[in-house]
Amino acid sequence: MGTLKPESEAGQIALREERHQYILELLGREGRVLAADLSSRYGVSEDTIRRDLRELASSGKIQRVHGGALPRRAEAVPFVSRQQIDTESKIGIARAAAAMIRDRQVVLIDGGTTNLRIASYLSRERSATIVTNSPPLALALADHPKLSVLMLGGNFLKEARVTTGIETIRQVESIRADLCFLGMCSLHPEVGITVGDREEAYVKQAMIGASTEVVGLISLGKMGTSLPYLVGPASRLTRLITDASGEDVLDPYRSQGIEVTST
Amino acid sequence: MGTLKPESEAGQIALREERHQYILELLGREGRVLAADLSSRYGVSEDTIRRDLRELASSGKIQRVHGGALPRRAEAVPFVSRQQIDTESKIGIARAAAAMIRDRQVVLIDGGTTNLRIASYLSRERSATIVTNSPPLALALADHPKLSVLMLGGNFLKEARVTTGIETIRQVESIRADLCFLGMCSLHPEVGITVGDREEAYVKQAMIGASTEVVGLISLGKMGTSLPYLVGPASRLTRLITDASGEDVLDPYRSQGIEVTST
DNA sequence: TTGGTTATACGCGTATATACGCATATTATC
DNA sequence: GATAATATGCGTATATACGCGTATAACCAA
Repeated sequence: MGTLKPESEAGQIALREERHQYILELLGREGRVLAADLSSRYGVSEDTIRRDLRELASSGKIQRVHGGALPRRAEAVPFVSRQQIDTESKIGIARAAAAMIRDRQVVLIDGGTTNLRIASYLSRERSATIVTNSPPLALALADHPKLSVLMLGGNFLKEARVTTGIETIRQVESIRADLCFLGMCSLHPEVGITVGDREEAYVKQAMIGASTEVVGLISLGKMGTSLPYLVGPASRLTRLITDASGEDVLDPYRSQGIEVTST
Repeated sequence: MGTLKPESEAGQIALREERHQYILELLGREGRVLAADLSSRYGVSEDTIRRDLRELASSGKIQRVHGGALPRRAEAVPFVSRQQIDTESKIGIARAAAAMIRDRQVVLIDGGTTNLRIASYLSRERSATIVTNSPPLALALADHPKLSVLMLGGNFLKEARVTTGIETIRQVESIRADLCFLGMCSLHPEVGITVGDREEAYVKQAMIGASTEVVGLISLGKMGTSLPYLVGPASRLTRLITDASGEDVLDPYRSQGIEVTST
């Protein structure tokens, strides 16, 4: 570090890569970062921040501007862009999921882009009760005439576009669902179901507990990966719908008693 | 920066590029921008805004005109904005409403298209807690970095795109808000606040009870009308924001002790 | 037209932001 | 533990952005 760094507040972030990571994350969340702000936030000199920003800019990850940086593409809308990834395979998965829903069932549907697509493939003739913590899903169901939609309240998690927290969990716990479509961030046969947010993990646990059948919709890319927060073992799922194929990938789940549907 | 940086409210947009983006975005939404308006909105001098506009104009992105700017192609916007009836007046109302929100406040925002627009005019610098029963509003707030959003759960009413019912009411009752923007379906000085759905009426009653200040946003067309279900007398409102003008229309409300803001 | 109001342009001073070179601290490597 | 490779902070020079004062130009109503 510098010639002398007498003290540095609390938030000292010593490693360059770590700072880069945080900067990108913050940028994604706030839509802009200020050099001076980052400096005081991470307890390093503005000079260092500027070097960081220069590096991130030259590798094309951010757009450098006077005073700070902006996302490379105007309005890096994390959700919209994510929505368009994987569309091909997600359609098949969502369609298979929608076909599972029967009349009069109470169905818990978690957030996530794949689950959101279920709405598009749900028959307009189907009459069921859909319970969800995803405002986008509720909206997508708004023109399904025969569905009853229960929106779960709670803290709105902006990145994932779902509600979380104690209110959400309480409401879930007061429900007995026939079917639950769990949003899958990542799934690993041994590690289990994991997500990137603690609050989300709790909500998912509650959903699993509230439903007779628990279905995971997951595309190949997310299988075999893991994230910081554990929801539970893979065996909490009763069924898996995926575009993955091949015995080597799917057997570890089948051997845990999970029904696997490959689209 | 300038010789002296007096202060700048909250809405300060520090980065030049960022302002450029916002200006373009706003231009796309409203079909025109005014220099003076941009100045107060972004908390920078008109001079700076003019420089911005000059730059955008010289790079061909906008058409500079006296007092502000227009989209480069005359037909670029009209259809989109004309599609939304009485957008013009709603913009003024929503903007006035957004300006009422202060840092750290807890603000209840009801559903409705006018209320939804508040999101667009809320400064990205504002840090407040927004409580709403409107999934579209929650989504619209998703990229306001400093806001905390609490989504009220409940039965999702498809036509109005809001949640209702006992769950919603219970959650509202557990909250003490500084400010409440009540969605106005119709308002009559003697009949009072009325809506077309029974459940909605109950939710609005709860919202009124949970908030210190109750603000109604209403366009001229809805004033003096009434609907089947009564929420309460007009005097439950502490303030009215409207595009209506004329003493004959507004005085009946003023005489009930309601502050009236005419945009 | 004319006169007033408002918007704009220009130059300047100043506050910031940035780049660069160098000394020092930290980390990695042997 | 010594040495090399980075990373960081600071001083300094320079560039940029901004706000203000003032002069000019465009608009608007009699």
